[in-house]
Amino acid sequence: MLSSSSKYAVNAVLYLAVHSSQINKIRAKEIAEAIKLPSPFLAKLLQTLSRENIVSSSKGPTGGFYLTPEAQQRPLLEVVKIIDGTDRLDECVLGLKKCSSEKPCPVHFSVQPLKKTFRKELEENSIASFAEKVKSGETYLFV
Amino acid sequence: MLSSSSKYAVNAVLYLAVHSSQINKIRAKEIAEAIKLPSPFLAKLLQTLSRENIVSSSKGPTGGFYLTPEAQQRPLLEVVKIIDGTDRLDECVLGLKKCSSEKPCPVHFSVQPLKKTFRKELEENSIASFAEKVKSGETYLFV
DNA sequence: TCTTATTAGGACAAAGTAATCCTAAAAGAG
DNA sequence: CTCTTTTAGGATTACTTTGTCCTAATAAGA
Ligand code: SF4
Ligand code: SF4
Repeated sequence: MLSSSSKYAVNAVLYLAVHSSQINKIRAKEIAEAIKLPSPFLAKLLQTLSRENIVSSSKGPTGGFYLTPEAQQRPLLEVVKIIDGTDRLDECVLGLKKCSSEKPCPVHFSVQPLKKTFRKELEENSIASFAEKVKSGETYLFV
Repeated sequence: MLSSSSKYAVNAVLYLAVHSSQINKIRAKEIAEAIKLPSPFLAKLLQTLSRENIVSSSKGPTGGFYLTPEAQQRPLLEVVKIIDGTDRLDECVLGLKKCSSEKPCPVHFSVQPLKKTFRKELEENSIASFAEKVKSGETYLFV
């Protein structure tokens, strides 16, 4: 459904949404330790997200990554799109080219509604709203 | 969600369920053409399924693959399990190790119910029942 | 029995994904 | 101004998945 890379990216972005601000930047290494993944690899992902302005960054001592309030309002799906591209999200279980509700594949009715709902959730909820639930203790980050 | 390999396998098995019988075996090449994928690759998948007795086979002229009535009663999920293993099915969107409904990740409530439903559908419906819908024209194979 | 068509199996090749490493550029601190 | 810390970016490596190819085994039919 999602690549490992975008799982990492989602985790990292939500970590930033919860813990960072423009005056409290967070280093790639710290995030990597918190969400338990190789820090050079995460650094790459953050660079990619930074290029697309979904995370902001600053170099040098006291530098690091953070999310602007505007970035936090963007849907979480954006993160996935940037890392995985849209192809991965668009292709379906049986990977048929010309399928539709008129010409559904055998598992269409088992799968399509779920897939649609999943996408919608990620599309209609902002990074901030997912982060809010972490802050309130309703959901948890990493382990 | 599913690997390409298991998509192919599901397609091939359903093709066999619809078109084959012990007295009407189907060659790997014919299936590959029908569902449009490289035939040596499909042959490998069919071999794997054959080792696990989900498809039956016979060599030589007039040989080919077919499904026994017993095999058709097995849940479609079996095919996926054989090709992808259980790991892939068990791991979840954010890939957390110790998550649960008590310690859910931020996307748990968007995702877990859908994932469960999908698995259940594949688990509770036999190959035959999916094939039945193809025969009745309710669903379609490939394109 | 001999030939031929087909599956079985293993070795191999290509592509895609995940992860590492090294050097450059920027920015704060002294 | 210089040193240090941190991100940026490219090159490289490793691993996994996908796909190919060649040979052996098997079974039918002439
Ligand atoms: S589940 Fe529906 S949309 Fe997905 S491949 Fe099958 S027919 Fe197409
Ligand atoms: S969605 Fe639920 S089950 Fe899946 S990783 Fe998140 S917490 Fe775990």
